[in-house]
Amino acid sequence: MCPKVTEEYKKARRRTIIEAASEVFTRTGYTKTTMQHIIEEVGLSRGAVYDYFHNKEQLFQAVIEQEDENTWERLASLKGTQPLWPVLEQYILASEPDSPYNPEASKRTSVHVEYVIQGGHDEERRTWLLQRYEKFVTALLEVLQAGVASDEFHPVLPLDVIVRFVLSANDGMNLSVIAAGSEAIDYARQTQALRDFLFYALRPKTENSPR
Amino acid sequence: MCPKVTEEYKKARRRTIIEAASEVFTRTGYTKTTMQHIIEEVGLSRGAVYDYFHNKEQLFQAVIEQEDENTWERLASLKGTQPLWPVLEQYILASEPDSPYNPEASKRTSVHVEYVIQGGHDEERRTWLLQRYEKFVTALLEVLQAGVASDEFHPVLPLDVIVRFVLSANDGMNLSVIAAGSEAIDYARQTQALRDFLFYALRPKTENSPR
DNA sequence: CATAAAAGCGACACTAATGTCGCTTTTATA
DNA sequence: TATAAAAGCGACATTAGTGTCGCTTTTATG
Repeated sequence: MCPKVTEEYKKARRRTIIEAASEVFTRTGYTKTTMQHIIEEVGLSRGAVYDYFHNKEQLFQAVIEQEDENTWERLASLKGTQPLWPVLEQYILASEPDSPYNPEASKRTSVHVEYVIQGGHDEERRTWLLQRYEKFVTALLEVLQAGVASDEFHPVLPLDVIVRFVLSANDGMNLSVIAAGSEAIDYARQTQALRDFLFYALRPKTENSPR
Repeated sequence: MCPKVTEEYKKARRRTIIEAASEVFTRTGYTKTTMQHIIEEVGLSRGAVYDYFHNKEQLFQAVIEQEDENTWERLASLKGTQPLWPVLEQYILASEPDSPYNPEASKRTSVHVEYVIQGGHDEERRTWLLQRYEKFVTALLEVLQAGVASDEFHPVLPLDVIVRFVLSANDGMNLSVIAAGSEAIDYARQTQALRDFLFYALRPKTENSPR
């Protein structure tokens, strides 16, 4: 009687599967990835994996939720910083190795985008995506709002417009990296342009000139 | 002896198939679309369609090439305009019904993006995409260069950076429309932001104030 | 250390799509 | 109007993946 393995054991298993899946998704892309691939990667049997996740979609969402954890923490930690602009700038110019503005991140972006596009019409998936998007916007918004509150930023555009625009532009840039390669699109100068836009839109108090 | 139908006949057939395919791709998305669907849409037999196109990819490229024709013409016609800024602005603010900045266009964007992402690793597909991308950049670049030549624009950033950035940002925006819907992302205000960026970057001579 | 609950397994039946190929029909010409 | 070239057809074999289910193994507990 009673369960036969501990909760921890199950959680660890789950984690193992998620990590293998994450690996495969990033390597192979959402569409091309099959449960087969993931099963091979994780080294368990078909049945075992299906015990934990009923299909690719469910597994993918678990992967995303896992990966998002880091992002939330990172953003939360930004909120306190003052002055904010130098950090933000660094973040965008991709000196931070795990910055989403780093070209390395483009593969990950593309996997997300794939999933988004595939689910464009499915209502359930859409709400899930929408919630995630809003959560992200809100988090970033709070960071910028802190900057306004401390009188560091004097934005010439509504903050949420700025946030959404930066997110879109970033996704777009990562996409063109996929399409054409980071050299072809001159990724470095594009991030500069994004940085310039932000500088123009936020009007941060700073010693440095706009360029 | 000799061919049994005219060249025109074959061209028309080809065109019919392309149009049906375009319809299906836009409705269903690249990945989910199958040759089956297209065959049903066009109302020919499996064999007939395969006579003209050997697979989905080849058919899709034909669809794109067809659709691109209009774009080239449109861009070419822009080149002469003077002053350029008002036209450009209109274009971006999506008053033009067939503007790529119109939210209606987002579905089409997403289909392209799907294809791009799927082909991220295939070398042949990549070069095809890269060429198409560069052709597009060049065309837009020439439009802006005309504006500089006529002393209308005084850009603060390299023109090609501006072009690439605008293209990326636009793709990104269309993508978030797919993900979250145009209301959720406040599409209208984002296009405004893009317009503001362009205004900032190009410094056009104009009677209107920046806003 | 016996046992029952449940974790793990992998063969299997099923589905959906692909590209081909031999046959049938159409059509421009002699 | 006969004919041969080729356009059109659709059944078919093949491939690749899915999710399930009955059996086997493991493991915490009495």
